[in-house]
Amino acid sequence: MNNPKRESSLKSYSPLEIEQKWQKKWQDLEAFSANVDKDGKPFCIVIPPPNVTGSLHMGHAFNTALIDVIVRFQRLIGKNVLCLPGTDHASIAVQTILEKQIKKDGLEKEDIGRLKFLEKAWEWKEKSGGQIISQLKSLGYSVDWSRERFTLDQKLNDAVVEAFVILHNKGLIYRGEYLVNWCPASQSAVSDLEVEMREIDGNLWHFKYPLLNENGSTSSNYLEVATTRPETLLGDTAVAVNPLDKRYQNFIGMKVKVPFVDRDIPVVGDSHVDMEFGTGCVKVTPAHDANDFEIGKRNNLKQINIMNKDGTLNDNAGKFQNLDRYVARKQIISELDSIGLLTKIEEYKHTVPFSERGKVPIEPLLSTQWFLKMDNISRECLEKNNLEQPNFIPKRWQKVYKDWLVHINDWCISRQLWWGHQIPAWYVLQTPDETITQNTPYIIARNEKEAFNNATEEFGSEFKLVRDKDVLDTWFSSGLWPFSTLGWPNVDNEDFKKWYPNSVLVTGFDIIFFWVARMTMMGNVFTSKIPFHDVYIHGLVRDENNKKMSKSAGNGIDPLLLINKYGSDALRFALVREVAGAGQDIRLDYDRKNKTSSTVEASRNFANKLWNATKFVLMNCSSSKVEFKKSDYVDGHLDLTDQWILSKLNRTKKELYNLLHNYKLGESAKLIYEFAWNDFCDWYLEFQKLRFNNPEFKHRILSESLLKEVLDNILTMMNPFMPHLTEELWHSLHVGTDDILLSLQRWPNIDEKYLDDNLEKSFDKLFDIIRLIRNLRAELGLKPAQQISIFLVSDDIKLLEFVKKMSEDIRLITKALDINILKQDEFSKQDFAKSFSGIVGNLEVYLPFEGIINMESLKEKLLKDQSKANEDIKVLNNRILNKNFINKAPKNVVDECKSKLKEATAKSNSISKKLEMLS
RNA sequence: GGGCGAUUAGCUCAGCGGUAGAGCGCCUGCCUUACAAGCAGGAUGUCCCUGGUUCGAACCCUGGAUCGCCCA
Repeated sequence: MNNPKRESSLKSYSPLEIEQKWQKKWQDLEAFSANVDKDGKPFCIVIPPPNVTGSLHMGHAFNTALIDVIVRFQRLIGKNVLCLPGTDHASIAVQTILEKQIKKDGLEKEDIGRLKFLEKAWEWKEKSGGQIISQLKSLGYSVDWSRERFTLDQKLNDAVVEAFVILHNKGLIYRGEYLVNWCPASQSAVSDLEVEMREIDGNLWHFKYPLLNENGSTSSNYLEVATTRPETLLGDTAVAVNPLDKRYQNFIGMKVKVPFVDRDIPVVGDSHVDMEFGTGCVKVTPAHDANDFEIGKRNNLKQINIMNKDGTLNDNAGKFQNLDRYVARKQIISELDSIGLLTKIEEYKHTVPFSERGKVPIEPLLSTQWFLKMDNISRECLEKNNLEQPNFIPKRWQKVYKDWLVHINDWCISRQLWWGHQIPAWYVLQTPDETITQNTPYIIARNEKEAFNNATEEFGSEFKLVRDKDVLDTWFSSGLWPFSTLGWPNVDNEDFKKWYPNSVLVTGFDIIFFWVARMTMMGNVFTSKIPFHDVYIHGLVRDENNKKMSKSAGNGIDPLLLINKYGSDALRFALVREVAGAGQDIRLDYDRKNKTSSTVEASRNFANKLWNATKFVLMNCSSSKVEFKKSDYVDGHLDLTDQWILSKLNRTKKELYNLLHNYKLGESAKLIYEFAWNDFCDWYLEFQKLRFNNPEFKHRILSESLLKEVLDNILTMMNPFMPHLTEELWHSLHVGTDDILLSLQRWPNIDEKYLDDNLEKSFDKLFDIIRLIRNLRAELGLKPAQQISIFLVSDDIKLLEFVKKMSEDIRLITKALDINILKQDEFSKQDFAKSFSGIVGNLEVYLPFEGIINMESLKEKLLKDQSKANEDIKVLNNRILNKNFINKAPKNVVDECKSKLKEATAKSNSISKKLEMLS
């Protein structure tokens, strides 16, 4: 280990220590609490509230990293920022967890009752929610914790009730009996979106329905139907054929007999029947299939429900009553077979709807539910979508969003659960023991008192009120999130007035339908505005095998593990840096055996680089006279290297500002990485070293001040990405600033007068020259300490002038004995025939080192260089010889091509001469 | 069946009209008083295939292949 002579205030980089330190400090200072009275244009993000179902996963970390970069950047450029955090109650998920817990004690939720159950749910919420919040804090999230919300908070519940009442008053909410997606596992209806279609290997069973004679007796004729769900025959109320089907049209109007239940059902004609599919005859079960439901409505068929809510058959199933639906299926098939009605079993691949939560096949079930009418609501959003409200980034998601709005269905909003927002509906019963049916009158009200008053008005004094037991779909309250969190329905709330609509929503593409569209529709209904200006859509985090991370697959990578290993700054930077422009998924590299990630490790290394660069600056700027100030540098005192870094710095500031402003997050992370590491550390600090090691260096104070300023700017620009590290380093750079925070400083000024294209080009060339010399030295096998003379030869006067100005830097940086700069005519190629040499553009480099060189390897190298040059000449020449190219290509491209050809030709010639002299 | 995305170095991915780039990995030197979590140098590509547009295509258009996702 090295032992630095000078003591530095910085030891070695240990992320966890400084991250905890700054997280605590930010919290103590309430650094990111928003204030309506602050100056600056308002900027607001409400975070997608994580479910209180356990702990933080990589998707949260990803979303958090992106939001925090945006929010911290907006704060740095002077916006009045509110970033509001919170959590979601997640009805089904939490209820499922709790029911499992209760089951361990051998109990059902009914055994402990609703109140006790909800008590347990709140306990769970405190535990799980608290854990998630603390994990979000460990990422360094710069949100306003004083405004933290939970979707079941009293105020948010008030908002949900108000929303329900308004929608009902507008006639958009109705109660009706329809087929819903019933999840027998969670014993609740679920929305279309919570249904996942899975392709499974099933069967198509063919069987006969005996036709009836006019007198009702069974004929020997029959119709053959095909189905994937034979057990539903118990609920069949018709057989349908296509009226155009010549095979069957004569049967329309006749009757067939349903076996087992002994029911006579009609043969109906329906043009929706596909003549090609199966036998062309379809059994119709209106109470258990969406298509059949429609056929039933068109043909006025009976709806017979054969299923209990737990997936067993009910008393309409006759002797199959109480059997599970799949047990019944087997039995029915075998009995059909034994009575000679089963004709064929085909193997058949088909898609089956599964409940996303319950992981069991959905049962389409006829039941009474609450629905929200969607067509009007979505139409207005479609109109606004044409005006790019909201503005999707990247654009292509706008179409996905639109398609869904176009094909929207009414939304089943009731859930047969306890944990959630209870529906504010009270049934009015005439007698206390009356049961609630579809026709029972109800009152929608904000509370029981209001319901009572309204009921009295309408029904007199003889009634009993019973509140609907069900709760609302979780997404109903999530749909209000952008404004319920800001105080709505109180539109005079200061937060609401200041920060609504939100500036941008940042979320994954997987919940565009679930959440984004619900928010735009709810927002538009209640506030006449789309609730956010922009929607930034990001991808999902995939594992090292490109698989979506999920609990069930067990392939999640714990963000806390990576944070503990590399620091949250490193994890954040790694995640942001992986983001591509198009909102693609990102793949996080991970070695499961060693629990390491080379991507995150690389980011940690970058953090360490900045740490050490700061250490270097502090060690070299120890003179107390150096006052830190944002100086205006007088050109006369600046070295070329200073001018160069100022040009690069200001260009980076400008480009980075534009990138971040346009949500190009991955690109911005790459840009600051390159500037900080390549330009600043690899080149500028190396140049500065040479200066500081020179006792005769005159402009030390100016130089130190500039050095500090460049570093200060880098730290400020890096702050949104690596907030803890930059905060720590910035304070070590700015002594006596304990009471202020880098996170609340301003984006550094961009000073265009320092931009200098030509100078940057000259330096690019200089770097090429230095690289060539290093390369030549390496090929010669020179020891690092070995010094030799170097000759630089060219006819480019300007270049020679520049190189002359930089010659001392070149000498020191390449460890040369001396640098000799010559014009072509001042130089005798013959004398240097046996030197090692190379060419950069129009400049030749010679390392005279006769005696040690292996002639064969020298020749080999020359031949290799020449063949490369000749290839270039061939390609370039072909282009130049093409008249169309000369005529049609832009002038600068042609010129560039010509000058490249000239260089390549010179290079090839020069090598030829050398080869000649060697032989 | 309809739609969307991906296919570029061993791996992960940028680039989206002007002779191919980064990080990681690999090879060769270096413990050079900021950093071995580092420095310097190096090797590595029919840019999936196919036609076409163009002076010029990894990039635009046609058709196709493979993988992934969404909707029915």
